[in-house]
Amino acid sequence: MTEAPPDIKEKILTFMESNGMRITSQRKAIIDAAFSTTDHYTAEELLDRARTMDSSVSRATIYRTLPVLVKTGLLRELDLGKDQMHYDPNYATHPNHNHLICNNCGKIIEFEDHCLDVRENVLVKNMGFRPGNVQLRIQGNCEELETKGTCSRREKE
Amino acid sequence: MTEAPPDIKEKILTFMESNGMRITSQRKAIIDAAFSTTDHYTAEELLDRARTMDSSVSRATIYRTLPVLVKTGLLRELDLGKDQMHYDPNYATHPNHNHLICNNCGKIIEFEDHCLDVRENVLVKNMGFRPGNVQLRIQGNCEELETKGTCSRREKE
DNA sequence: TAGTTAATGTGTATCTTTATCTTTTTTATT
DNA sequence: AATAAAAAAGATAAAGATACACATTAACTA
Repeated sequence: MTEAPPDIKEKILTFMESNGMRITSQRKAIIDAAFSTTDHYTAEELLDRARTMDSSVSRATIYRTLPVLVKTGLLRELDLGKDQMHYDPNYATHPNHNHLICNNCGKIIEFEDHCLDVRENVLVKNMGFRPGNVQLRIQGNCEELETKGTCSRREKE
Repeated sequence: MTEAPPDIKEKILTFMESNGMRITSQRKAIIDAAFSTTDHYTAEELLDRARTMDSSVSRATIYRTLPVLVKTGLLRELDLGKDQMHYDPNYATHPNHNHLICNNCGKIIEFEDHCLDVRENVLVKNMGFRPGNVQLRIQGNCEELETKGTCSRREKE
């Protein structure tokens, strides 16, 4: 896939227009690069992908555009505890998913749980807050690791 | 308070000794600075505090010592989504606490919930993982904000 | 289609964290 | 105590991610 899903593209372009932003070829390339995958990526990786669609995209424009995409609510900033920020394009389809990170092999498993969502919501409201971005990140180890010495597990969602 | 609680200090010094590390005046100052507060801090803030106890402490030593304190399990790395890493000295007394961050005033509320802990544990084990560091960070807004225009709330735990 | 103005790319700056290197300090051994 | 060996210290430079400045280009508006 080299294009973003039409509904997502539509929403973002509408958001930009209604905020008086111009639709440039670079922004279109970045949107396509950002939403034509379900994998997480860094700013640098997004730059590479966007450049395959429009070689004129610069690093600065990537860094300027990413916060815009996050503001639309369709892309999520994802703090994996690494040096760079990561971005997660699965927010639109799975707004409440969490991340399980293997300390050893670095693999990331996404998971959802309605119980957690509900409980988090109740707690936050009881403390007088209106919840926004909820990020649950669990670092641990594949149990396979202990017996086999490597982690082979790879799952999405 | 300008000294770390005796039991914490004891544990860390024991940890260092058993790992063949030397007990230097700088390390003692850093330990005292790190555990004589319940507030979160950055490396830079810890440097300032440690220097009031031993002016010879350098930035490099702060950065070299922080990972050691984290390894003892008594200090937790805390990702608040800011540029710098934060550190949370409340891990010893509240090993499973979570963080609620007001997007507007930046205030941070710590909270614990046994239900969340249990549910998280079950889920992670079902996915074949041995859980390690669990970090739940919720960004939101004080509800007071809507009516009063400012957030005054300030809570610990 | 011309004018306005936001957005772009390039290069540079900044900020946090890490690495290097030389000197100092700690601990073990006479 | 004196000394030797090793670890840790400070100072400084380097690295890496992100933000900024500014001159140029291109998107929208009338």
